[in-house]
Amino acid sequence: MPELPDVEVYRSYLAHTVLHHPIEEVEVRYPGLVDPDPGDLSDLEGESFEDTDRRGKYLFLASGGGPCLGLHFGMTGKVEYYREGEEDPDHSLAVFRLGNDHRLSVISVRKLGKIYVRGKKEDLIEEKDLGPDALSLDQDQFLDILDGKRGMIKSALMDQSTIAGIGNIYSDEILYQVGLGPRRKIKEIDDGERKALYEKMKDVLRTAVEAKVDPERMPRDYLIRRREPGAGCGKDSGEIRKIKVNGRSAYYCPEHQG
DNA sequence: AGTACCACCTGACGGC
DNA sequence: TGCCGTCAGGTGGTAC
Repeated sequence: MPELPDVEVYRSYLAHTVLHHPIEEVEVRYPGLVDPDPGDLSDLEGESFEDTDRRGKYLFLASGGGPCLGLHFGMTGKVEYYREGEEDPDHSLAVFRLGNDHRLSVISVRKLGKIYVRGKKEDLIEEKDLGPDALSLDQDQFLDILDGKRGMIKSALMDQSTIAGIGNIYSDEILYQVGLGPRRKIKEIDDGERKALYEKMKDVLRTAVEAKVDPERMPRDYLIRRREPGAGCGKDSGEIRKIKVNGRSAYYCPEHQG
């Protein structure tokens, strides 16, 4: 599930659990899904995680004197913090044994996730060519970015080097809230709509984080609560439709999204 | 630059 | 119950 809001919830979870405890041992279960450059996960043994950060869908765990961890989850993935003695979760890529009788697991069911070991988070941000985080860019930056892009709006929102953090689910949600069709050409979006797009982008992402990403806790008129073909639109009498945009399924209401 | 494919991998679900 | 095809919230590579 991990788009910006999911990863932000994970980040906050880690900030409240794993920081400042010595890392006693790191067990790597899927060495092919660890990307060490330079150093390796074992370099974290004896260190402790001291800080968390996030850029788009990437989560960072910085250690005191050792390397910085970059976590990416792919389409399925999460982190889990649990007591020593409890069973390790299935599909753990790596397990960190901490000094406080707890463990941290990085989980990726479909193995599309990855653990990066880097000197500092900026190294990975540069390497992956990540654009500004969707929650931290201001309106002028956003408008400038749109001015420089062509093509379909949904594709632009999902391009991580343009804006980092928005994926398939939340791009649909933002467009649904603004009332723009997913295939709408950027060039055909007027100034008022561009500003609304910026506001709704922030609004939707913040709302999802506050709801801890639970659709039940999000507003009733959110698309995420009715994301299936034929469902009734939460805003009018339209019916939710599913189409392909850039190879991904896009859900929208033809009634109010033009 | 944008788009359209394919590939990576596992699990869930619908149809028969 | 079991097998099969399809799909899933991401990214990277290639080719046009």
